[in-house]
Amino acid sequence: MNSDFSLAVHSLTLLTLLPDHMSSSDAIAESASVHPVRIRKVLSLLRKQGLIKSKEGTGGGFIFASNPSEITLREIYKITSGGSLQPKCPDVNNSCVVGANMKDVLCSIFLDAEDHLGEFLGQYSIEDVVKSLKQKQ
Amino acid sequence: MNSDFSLAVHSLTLLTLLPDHMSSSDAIAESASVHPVRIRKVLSLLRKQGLIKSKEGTGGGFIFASNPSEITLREIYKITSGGSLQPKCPDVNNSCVVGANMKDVLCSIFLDAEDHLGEFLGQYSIEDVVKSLKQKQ
DNA sequence: GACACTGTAACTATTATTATTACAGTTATT
DNA sequence: AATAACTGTAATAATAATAGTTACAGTGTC
Repeated sequence: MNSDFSLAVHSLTLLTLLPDHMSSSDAIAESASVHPVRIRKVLSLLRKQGLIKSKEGTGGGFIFASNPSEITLREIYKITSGGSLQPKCPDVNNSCVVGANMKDVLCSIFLDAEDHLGEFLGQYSIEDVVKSLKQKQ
Repeated sequence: MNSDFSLAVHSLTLLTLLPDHMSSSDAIAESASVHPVRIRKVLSLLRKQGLIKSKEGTGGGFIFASNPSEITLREIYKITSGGSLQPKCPDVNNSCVVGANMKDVLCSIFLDAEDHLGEFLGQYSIEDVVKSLKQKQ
């Protein structure tokens, strides 16, 4: 899986922990050791799905649009990495029974698999992640 | 996920369908539209785990070591793509509470997730894949 | 108006994946 | 024993995916 998922979870976790639940891409980027533009890209996805809001201009940044206890890893996975479980298949080869249909068969199995993964990830909210983090300390 | 998994499933499916359950890397590669060396590499992994056997020299190739109904997608996933669900995390950043522990938290969640995925994939044997393929025709 | 932000596009660098080449080792066939 | 058809594997090249960087327009605050 790519790191968009991790960055999204990281960002939301950080926002949850901050007193005013708000931060800039620069600050988040420093915490996550990545480039600020990458944070803006990832959080832009979350914003488009209504998980967070952003504010431009001085004193601006990113802030929750909903409650950290209501945002689950499932939603974040879907937004940032949906489809990444799907195994890559070589080109369909119509001159071969196996090559012609393998892609379809695997796709349908992994669509199901991704649903199951979604259910599993739905168990964990951002708040749960925050709790786990606090326990680690 | 990388395509090793798909190639492994493809190869085993093809072997199952062939009358003598045997084939060379060249023939499998053509069916899967990839380079023969790649097939040899992937099947080498399966061989090391005892799923198939290989025979060098003229008339050689790959052949099952066990029954297609006993090999599940779970084993194949583990062998070819185990760990690929794990989201990439940026470097641990010890100067930040979140950055310092996020990796651990996500790792443990996704280890569990991969177990669940394994259980799901365990439902499907190569024989099941073959059946699905035949239905598609 | 100066400053501190986000939003995005364009480009570069890095890393991961795949293909290709090369060749040693093995076995069947003649 | 020579040849041909295989696997095994390393080394390298090509391609694709990911991430970093630069640049700048737009927005809100002071």
